[in-house]
Amino acid sequence: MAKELASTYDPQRIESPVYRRWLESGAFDANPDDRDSRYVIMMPLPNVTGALHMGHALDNVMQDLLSRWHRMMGDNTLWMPGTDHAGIATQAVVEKRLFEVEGKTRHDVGREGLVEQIWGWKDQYQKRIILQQQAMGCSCDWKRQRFTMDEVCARAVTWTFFKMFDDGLIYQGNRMVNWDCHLQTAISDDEIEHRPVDGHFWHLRYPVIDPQPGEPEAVVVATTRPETMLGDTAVACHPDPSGALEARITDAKQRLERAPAKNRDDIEEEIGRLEDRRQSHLPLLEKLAKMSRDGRKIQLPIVDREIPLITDEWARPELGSGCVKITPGHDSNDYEVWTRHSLEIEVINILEPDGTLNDNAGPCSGLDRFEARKEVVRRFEVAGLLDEIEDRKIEVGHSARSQTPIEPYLSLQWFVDMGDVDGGVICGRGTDLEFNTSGLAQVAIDAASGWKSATGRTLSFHPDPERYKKTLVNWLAEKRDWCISRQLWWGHQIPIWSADLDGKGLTRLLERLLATERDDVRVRFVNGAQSLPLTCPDDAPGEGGRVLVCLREPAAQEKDSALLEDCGLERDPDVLDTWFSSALWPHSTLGWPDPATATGEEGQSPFLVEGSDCLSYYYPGSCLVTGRDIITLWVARMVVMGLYNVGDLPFTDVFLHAIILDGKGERMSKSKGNGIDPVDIIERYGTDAMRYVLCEMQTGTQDIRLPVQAISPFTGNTIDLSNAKHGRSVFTYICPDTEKEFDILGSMEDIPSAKLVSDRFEVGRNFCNKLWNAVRFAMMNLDGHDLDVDRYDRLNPEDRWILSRLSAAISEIDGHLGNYNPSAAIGCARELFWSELCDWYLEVIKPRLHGNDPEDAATARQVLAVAIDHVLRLLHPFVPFITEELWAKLAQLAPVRGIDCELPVEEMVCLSRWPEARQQWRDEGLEQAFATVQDVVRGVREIRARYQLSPRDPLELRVRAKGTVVDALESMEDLVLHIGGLSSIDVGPAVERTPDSAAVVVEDFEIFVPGVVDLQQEKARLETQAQKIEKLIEGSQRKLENENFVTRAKPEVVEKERQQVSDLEGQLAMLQQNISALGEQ
RNA sequence: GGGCGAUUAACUCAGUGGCUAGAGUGCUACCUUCACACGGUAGAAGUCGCAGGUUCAAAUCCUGCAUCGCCCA
Repeated sequence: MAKELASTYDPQRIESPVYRRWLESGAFDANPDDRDSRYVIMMPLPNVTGALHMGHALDNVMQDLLSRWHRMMGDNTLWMPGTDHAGIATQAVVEKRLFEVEGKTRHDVGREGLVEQIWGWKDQYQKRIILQQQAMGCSCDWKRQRFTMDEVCARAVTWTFFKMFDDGLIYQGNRMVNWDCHLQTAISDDEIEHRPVDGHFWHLRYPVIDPQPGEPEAVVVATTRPETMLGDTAVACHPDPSGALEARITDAKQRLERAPAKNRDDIEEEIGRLEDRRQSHLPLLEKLAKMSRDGRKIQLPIVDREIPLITDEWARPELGSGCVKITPGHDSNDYEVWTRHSLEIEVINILEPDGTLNDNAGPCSGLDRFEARKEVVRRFEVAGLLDEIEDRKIEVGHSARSQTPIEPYLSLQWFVDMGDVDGGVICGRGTDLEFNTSGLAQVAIDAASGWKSATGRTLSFHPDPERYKKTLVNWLAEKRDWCISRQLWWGHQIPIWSADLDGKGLTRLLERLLATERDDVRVRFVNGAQSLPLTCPDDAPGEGGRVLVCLREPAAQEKDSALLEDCGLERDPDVLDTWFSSALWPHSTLGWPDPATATGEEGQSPFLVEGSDCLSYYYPGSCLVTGRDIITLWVARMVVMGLYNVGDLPFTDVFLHAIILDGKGERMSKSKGNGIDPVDIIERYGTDAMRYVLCEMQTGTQDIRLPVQAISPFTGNTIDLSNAKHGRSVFTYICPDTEKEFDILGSMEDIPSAKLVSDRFEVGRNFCNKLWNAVRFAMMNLDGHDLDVDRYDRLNPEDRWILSRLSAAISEIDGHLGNYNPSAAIGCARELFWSELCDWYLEVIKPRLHGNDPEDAATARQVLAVAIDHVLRLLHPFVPFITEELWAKLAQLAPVRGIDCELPVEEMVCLSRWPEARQQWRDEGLEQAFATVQDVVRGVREIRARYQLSPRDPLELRVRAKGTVVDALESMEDLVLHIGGLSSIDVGPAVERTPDSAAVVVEDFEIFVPGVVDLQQEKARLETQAQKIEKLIEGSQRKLENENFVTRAKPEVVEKERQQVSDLEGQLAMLQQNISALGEQ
């Protein structure tokens, strides 16, 4: 039997068959049953843009660890997998490819054609992602996996949109959005990356119309985007320039008082500059403020438009000329100014969606925005109106998707009202949990701040509760409305049809649509900022106007939409922000709004199981496992939507794990070229090796640094990328052995690409091999013997010791896992398995297993089987494949195992019981005695190493000791003899050292090995040790002589210090005795 | 610019005011002993980023600085 086990663990051979066994046996299937304890994790859905990287691997491994742990503890465990359509990201990659491969844009292939291509892409990557996750050993319920655009999720999206529309929480409005001219869509604030770029500050001169005597003939404004002047509709100066400037000066002076010396020069200089402006700028600004009040106008060059001079506090007298141009259509601050002056000034849009200028741009129309910039500057120069050009670093927002500069752009968008609402918002309408809250953001703030749901649930973050609660609450507290529309083709199309209808058309629409009372159609009439629900044909306002119709059922849309289009309405072409559907993930996947009518894919588990349904059984869930980067994007929104739709929290715990960085401390990502594919690690080191290391690295709040190497495509050697020379780009390197160039993105056609790996994972591979071999050792010894389960009263001290340690380790591991500290948990398991079981217990029992006392051998085998059994159970959630494989082997040789009762054994370890810490196995006195034995053995080994004695040379050992040390050594004499390689051992208070003895002083006893001593070396070594101890004594005594310490420190601390001095003095005395004994030679 | 965090051995990290500051990797020496050389035994290795402060006592708390990262504007 044992011969079947190779002497080296080969993960490739076992991983696929083991995973297949799990799937075939339905081990991960989750269905409602009569268990009260359940554990639910909703996977943070990876998007189908591309394959998974190491960051996903960590996220998945953490979820699997918790799922497997809870499954073994007997919880009804659901880990829901799935993927996200990731609207903008996926459409962007497919569009990019379309252009690269076929030279076409999305407009060439049309909406349907593009969406079809994206579905193809999605199928390909979804498959790849699932294979990656299965290779990692993920124990998800694949029979319930969802995609954010499948039927169940799509229904949840339209239902939610409909509900919010009905509640007046969704509105359409003109807003300044971040426009991506390349992708031609609005993107959220979160999708912008701010980068400093080299730019200029252009000072432009605008002529004043009919200046009165003494008034300036022009005003000067400065801008980094001169082309926007074409859309200027005013110039502003401060209403009280003098007051504002004085306020700045006062402020600077206050800062000066508090500032550290080194910053003072700068602040003083600033004050000087500000004070100078009293003379240089104030008189003019005061005049301009007056001119504004007099209604003086400005002639805007190029487009020759007359625009007003207004006063607004946005103009800052301490900066530039003190005047500022106002472009409400293309700057969010200026838009704010417009909201305060909407009667005096207008909004002009000069931009087409593709970034070229429209007819409002006059002579510049048709030019690209950057060409227009040059043209505007040229024309100002020619006209003599260009004052000055400053070079300046400018922060420019770039689209994270297309990497092109973002344009502020005024457009009609859909929003979710996150703020407080008159009359409040009803959460969980129609459920038992229904409650009222002031607004959507507020309900999530409350949830993170101690509010309890009707089922008593609160939200908490781990492992650092305060820190991330703050992140969430601070972000939500802004209560900014959520722009949910995206000008894309890939995603959930907004279920709204709209038109501007006259009174007759409106009546006709309502008569046809609302002839009977319907709960799946909502109509709203929009008049300016007002939005009124229309519920029956009689409601139709006679004058007509803009009407919005929302349909709830995706299935019914075909029939209704024909009617709506017949009445002249058009469906909104936009799709919803991806996060809208992912926010629903924890309940949409379970069949919300109605599991009874939810339909999954063919072959999937049903939403209804024997009188129970998934939604009511598995919602609310347990834990969300993710990185801190999406707390605001996703966590907050899931909380909001869960509370709004269902009335309870989607989860109670949020486990925020580390972010994976490369060797230079940069965040790992595929696009940066430092990303590792987990499958490459799995192929090289094995899945369990990868999992082991990821668990070990997940400590607390510390991000994970993973030095990356490339495998040279020329030699197969690994190359450390932090030292390697780059080739012609940052993504290519030079192989040091061959001087040839390779790339790491796999996107350069003319050079070979290299796989990325990290030698960090060797640790995990070694661990697995050790585990494999320890079990192999056990197999060899269990083979051919039957076990009984009742030998508790025949145990040797080492047997009781390992059981005691086992029990202690179980409690500790439970504690660490409960605190979301996988590193501490696996460290503890490793210590137990490697340093205690392998290094000591296995070594100690070898002579018993082969000895001539069959009963004693049987006892050792018994304990060995129990120890291996428990270690496999304990390690399973961390390293599932190898433990499952070894569990099967163990079952063949030792189907019945236990030491005081028979252990319950399932066919597979993944469904077996998690071990319980057995208080009756703990024996701390014995552990203390065993520690003494270990000290003695280590002392002997030290002497062996020092004098280069072979481990096989039998040594004579004398130990001068008393009390418990003597008892310990006497009770475990055989063990010490064997493991120390000793011929004899003599223990007692009166033991004498022979003059030629090597000595080791440990705590309160002395170890002598006669006949081996090198006088010089021995003396030198003892003296070094004595000096060290003297120093320690000195330090402690200094403390004790300090009266403050003795009187003010806690008494137990003082007592401990005294005890230490006395212990150390004892040690020193022993050392000195030995030194002088040597001196007598 | 605002907020959050990090800085401990060559490397990756533990260390929640009082242990002689630890682990793993790597390094050095010895050992191919019948589970494992992906192993065993032993050893060397630290100005706890810098400067102040609080305290009887600081890697740990406070302030400032430096460097790096993340989030937000």
